[in-house]
Amino acid sequence: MSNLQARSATRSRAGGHSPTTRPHWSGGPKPDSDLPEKPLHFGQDMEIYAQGSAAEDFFEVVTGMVRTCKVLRNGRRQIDAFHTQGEVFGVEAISEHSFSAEAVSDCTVISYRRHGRNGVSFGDAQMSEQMFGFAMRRVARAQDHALLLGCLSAIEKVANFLTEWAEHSPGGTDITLAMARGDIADYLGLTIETVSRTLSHLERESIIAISSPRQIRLTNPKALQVLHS
Amino acid sequence: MSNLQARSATRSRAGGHSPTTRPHWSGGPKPDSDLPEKPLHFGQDMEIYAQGSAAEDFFEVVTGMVRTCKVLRNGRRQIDAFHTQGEVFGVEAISEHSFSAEAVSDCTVISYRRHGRNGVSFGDAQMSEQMFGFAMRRVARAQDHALLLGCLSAIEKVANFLTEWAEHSPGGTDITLAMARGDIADYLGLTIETVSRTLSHLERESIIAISSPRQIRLTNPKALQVLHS
DNA sequence: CGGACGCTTGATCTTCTTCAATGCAAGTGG
DNA sequence: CCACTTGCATTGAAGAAGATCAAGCGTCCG
Repeated sequence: MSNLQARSATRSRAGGHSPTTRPHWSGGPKPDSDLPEKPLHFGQDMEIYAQGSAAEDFFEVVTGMVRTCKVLRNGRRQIDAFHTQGEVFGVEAISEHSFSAEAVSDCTVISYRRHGRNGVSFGDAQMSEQMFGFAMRRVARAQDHALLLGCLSAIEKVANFLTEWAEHSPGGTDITLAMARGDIADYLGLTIETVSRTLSHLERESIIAISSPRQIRLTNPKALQVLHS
Repeated sequence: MSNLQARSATRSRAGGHSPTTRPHWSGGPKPDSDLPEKPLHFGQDMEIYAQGSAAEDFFEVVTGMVRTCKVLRNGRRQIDAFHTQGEVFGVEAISEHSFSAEAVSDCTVISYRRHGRNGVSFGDAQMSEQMFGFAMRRVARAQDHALLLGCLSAIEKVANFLTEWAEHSPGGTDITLAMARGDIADYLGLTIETVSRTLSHLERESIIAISSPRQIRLTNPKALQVLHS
C-alpha cells in the first residue's frame, strides 16, 4: 500500500556504513512508511540534491549537518536553514527542489521516496495534523529568518545566531560550530568579513570567548539577549 | 459535525454591510466548514488581530488588502505579507498569533472559528492534502521573501516588488498600489526614503512611469526583469 | 485658508562591503 | 623533518549603499 522506498542518491560516493541509531523524527512527525530505509553518507560540501532537480525524495538527518540554500545568477547565496539530527528537509510543495542541499559536515541522511500529489501520504487524521504542523513550523522558521534578515543589524544577527545555536548545545553556553564563516555569513545576509569582525568585537567586549574559530563560549549570555532586537 | 463558527472580531467597529461576493479561496483551499460566515469590515489601518493575541480565528480576505506584520521592541517593523482577495491569513501553528494583522485599505474579511489542535480540521485525505499544500505555499512565500531580504540590493528589491504586483494586475503593466511607501519599505527591509528614491530613479531611467504615488506603469518590464537577481 | 499627512529630495553620516594583506593551521612532497 | 602550498580566518583601509536628519512640496480635508 505504501510506495515509499529508500534509495541511493546518485551523487553519493560513500556508502555501506550502517547507522548506529534509528531516526526519531524530533524535528517533526515521521512523514510516512514502515519500509526499510537506506542510510546515505555525504562528505563535507557534497551536494545531496540540486536546486531545480526532481523532488523524488525527501530526507532526514541522522548525523552531521545539512544546509539548504539557493544561489542567484550573480553568485550571491542565501542559506535557508541548517538541519541537524532528526530534522527533515527536502519536502517540497512542487515537483522540483526549490533549494539545493549540501553536507555542511560529513553526514548521514536517510532518504524517503516521495509519493502522492504533495509528496507525502495522509493515511489518517492524526498523520495529517502532524504533516500540517510540520509545514507550519517551517513557515514560522522562515518567517523568523525573514525578520532577522530584514530588521536586524550585523551585531544583532550574529547575537541571534549564537543564541540559537547555544540552545542546541548541552549546557547552553559552549558552542561547537559545524559550519564555516562563509556559511554563517550567507545565512545572516552578511559577508565573511563582517561576521568575523563582529565575532571579534563581541570577544573584545567579553561577551564571548573564541578558543578556536569553531569553538565559541558565551561568557555573557545576558548581553547577547539584549541584542535580540 | 463541523465546529467552525463565524464570529465578530472584538476590535471591529464597522459591521453590518453584506459582502456582494462570496469568497472563492483562490489563495488556497477553503480550510473547512459549510456554516454561514459573517463578513467583517475594517477601516484603513485598523487592527484585525494583535501579535500575541489568542489565535481563535483565522480569516479570509473578501475585498481590500491586509498586511501581517511584526514590530520589534526598537520600533522596527517587518511586514510579512500583503494579502488580497481570496487569501487566507491568521492560520497559526500555535495558539497565539505570531504576527499582527491590519487593514492596508478599507477591507472586508470573513473569520472562521479555529478548532482542532492545529486550528483546522482534517476530515478527509483530500482536505488534508489541501491544508498541507496551503502551508507549503506559505513556506515557499516566506522563503522567497527571505531570499529577497538577504540577497538583493534596494533597486532589485523594488524591481521585484513591482514585478510581483504587476502580475496581480490586469494587463500586467499598470499597478495601483493599495499600500503606502512606509508599508513597501517595511516589506522590503528598506526606509521610506530609499523606496522613494529608488522609484524616482527607475522613473528617470524610463523603466516606470509614476502618474501618482499609487499609480505606477511599467514602461520597460524587461529592464525590471534583468534586476531580478 | 491652513494644517496635517504622505511623498520627494538634498546633505550628511553610519554601516557594511570590497579590496588587500597577513596570520595560522593542516596537508603534501622532497 | 622541514619547506611549500592551500584554505580559512582575521584585520586594516577605502569605498559604496543605504540610513538618518532636515527641508520642501503637493494634496486632501476640516
